[in-house]
Amino acid sequence: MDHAQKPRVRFAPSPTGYLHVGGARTALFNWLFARHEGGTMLLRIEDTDTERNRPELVEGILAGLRWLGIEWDEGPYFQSQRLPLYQAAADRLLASDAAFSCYCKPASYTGEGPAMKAAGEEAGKQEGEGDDEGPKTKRNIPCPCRHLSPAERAAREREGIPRAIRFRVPEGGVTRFEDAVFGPREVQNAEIEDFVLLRSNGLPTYQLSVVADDIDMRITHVIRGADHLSNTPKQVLLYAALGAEPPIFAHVPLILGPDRTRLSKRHGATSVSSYAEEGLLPEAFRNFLALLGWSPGGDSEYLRTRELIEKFSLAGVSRTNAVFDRPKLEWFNTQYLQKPSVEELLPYVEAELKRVGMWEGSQASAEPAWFARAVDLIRPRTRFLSDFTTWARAFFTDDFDYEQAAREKFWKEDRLPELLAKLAEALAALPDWNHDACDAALRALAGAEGVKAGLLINATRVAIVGRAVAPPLFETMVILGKDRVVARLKRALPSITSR
RNA sequence: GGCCCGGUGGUGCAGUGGUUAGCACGGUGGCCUUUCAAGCCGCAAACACGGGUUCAAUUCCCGUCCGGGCUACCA
Repeated sequence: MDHAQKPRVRFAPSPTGYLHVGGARTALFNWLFARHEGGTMLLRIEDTDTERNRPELVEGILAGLRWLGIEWDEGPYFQSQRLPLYQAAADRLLASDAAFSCYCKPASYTGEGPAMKAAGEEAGKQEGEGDDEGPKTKRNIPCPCRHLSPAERAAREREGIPRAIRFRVPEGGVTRFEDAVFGPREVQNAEIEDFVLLRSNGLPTYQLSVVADDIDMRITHVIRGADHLSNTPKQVLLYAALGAEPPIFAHVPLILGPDRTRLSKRHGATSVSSYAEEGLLPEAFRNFLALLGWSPGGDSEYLRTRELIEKFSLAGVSRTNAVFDRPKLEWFNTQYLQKPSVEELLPYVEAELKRVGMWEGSQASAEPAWFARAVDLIRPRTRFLSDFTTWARAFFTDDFDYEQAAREKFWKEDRLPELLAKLAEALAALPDWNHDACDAALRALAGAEGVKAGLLINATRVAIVGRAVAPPLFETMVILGKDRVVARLKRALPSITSR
C-alpha cells in the first residue's frame, strides 16, 4: 500500500540555545518536504545531555517554529522521557556483542585532550578548556576495553568502576550509504572509532538515541545539516546492528556568515526570535530561508509558501554552503509587505500597533475598512512591520512629532506659516473632501500666491504626517480626514516659525 | 594533525564537453514623480589556480590554494 509509504520526517533540535537560522532552515526543509509529499512531520527534542540541556529553552524553540508557520504533526517527543528505549537498544547490542563495556575514564585512552585545530574553536561554543599544551596529533587509539575478557570485565565491575557502552566497529570493510544530496558515500570502517552509545551515567549519546528513535518513529527521510554527514556512517552501522533498514539521508549545506565562516553571534542576529521582534513577516523569512541551499529552478524567487511546497524537492538542494545575505532578506520582506492582498497584512499590522499601544481606541480598531485603506496607502514604502508605528505613526495617532531632517528640508521658506495658514482656511472651506478637491484647492492657492505647488505640497506633508518620506499628499489628506488635516496644519504653524 | 565535503559576478542560485555563461539581491545610470519608495529600462560584475584527458574544457581527472564539516561519555 503506498499510503503506508508516505514519508515521515522529523526536526530534532536540542535545547541548548534558541532556534537559530540554521535550525530553522533545516526545519523548513523538512516541513516543505513533508507537505510536498503529503507526509508527516514530527518534532523531537534531543535533550539527552543533562549538562547542556536547558529545559526552559524548549518553549522558545517551539515559539520560533510557530512564528515561522512550521507546524508539526506529531510531538514534541522528548528523548529524556524515552530512556528505556535506548537502554533496551544498548542491551540488545551488548547481547549480540555489537557493543562492549568500557571502563576507561572519559577521553583518557585517546591521544590526549582536545587537539582541535584553531579554526575548530571559532564557533565560540564552550570554554576552550584545555590549553595548547597537549599533543597536536590525536590518533584513534582503540579503546583497550574492546578486548577485555569476561574475567577482566567482572573484576572491574566488582571494583565498581563506572562503565560506558561503546559500539564495536567492525575491524575491516567499508560502510556505504547513499545521500540524497551528496550522492554515494563510502567510509573505511578503520576510520571509525568505537564510539560511545551509553554514557556512564546511563544516558544515551546522540548516535544511539537518534538511531533508536528514528527506527522507533519509523522515520523514512533524515533531512539535517551537513555537519552530520561525517557521523552518518556510525549510524548506518547502528541500523545494521539493530537489524533495521536505514532511512534515506539528505544532508543540506550549512549556512555561513558573510565572511564565510560558520554563522555565529558575532555575525549579528542568528536567532529566529530576533527577526520576529524586528518586524519581519514570517512568510518572507520562509521564502528567504528556502532559497538558502535550495533552488526551485526557474527565474522567479518570490515564491509564496504554497509554491514553495509545490516546487520543493531534495534534488534541488545544493552541496555548497550558503552565505546568509541580510540585504536579500530585507528585499523579500518588502516584497511580502507589498505584493500580497492587504487583508493578509492586516493582522500583522494590528499586532504591531497593539505592541506599541497604538491600537486601543484608535480609528484603526474602530473602522476596519479605514484601517485597510490606510495600510494599503502606507505599505508601498515600508520595509519592516515596525515602519507602521515609526514613520507612519501619524496615520494612527495625533501624538507625533516633526522629523528634524524633514523640517530642514521642507520648512525653509519664510512665507510658509502664512501660506499654510491660508491653505488651512481654504481646505476648511471645502464642501467636498476628496483627492481632486484638495489638489485643486492647494494648486489654486499656489497660483494665487505665486509659489510652486511643490513647495506647499512638501511643507504640508511634513505638517500633517511629520515626515519627508510619506505617501502621496492628497491621498494622505483623504485618509486623515478634513478635521485632522486642518487641525494639524494649524498646529504646525508655531513649529515652522521657530524652525 | 587525520578523514571527508565544497569552490560559477560582492551575495543567493541556474547551466553546459562547443552558450553572447542565465536569473535574483546588492551596486550604478536613466525613466517616472509633489517627498521617498515601488515599478520599468540600461550598465558594470563570475566559471579559484596549475597540470592533464580531449578536436574542444567552466563542465571530466589529478594537484595546489581557499572555505567548511567531523574527529566528545555535544548534538
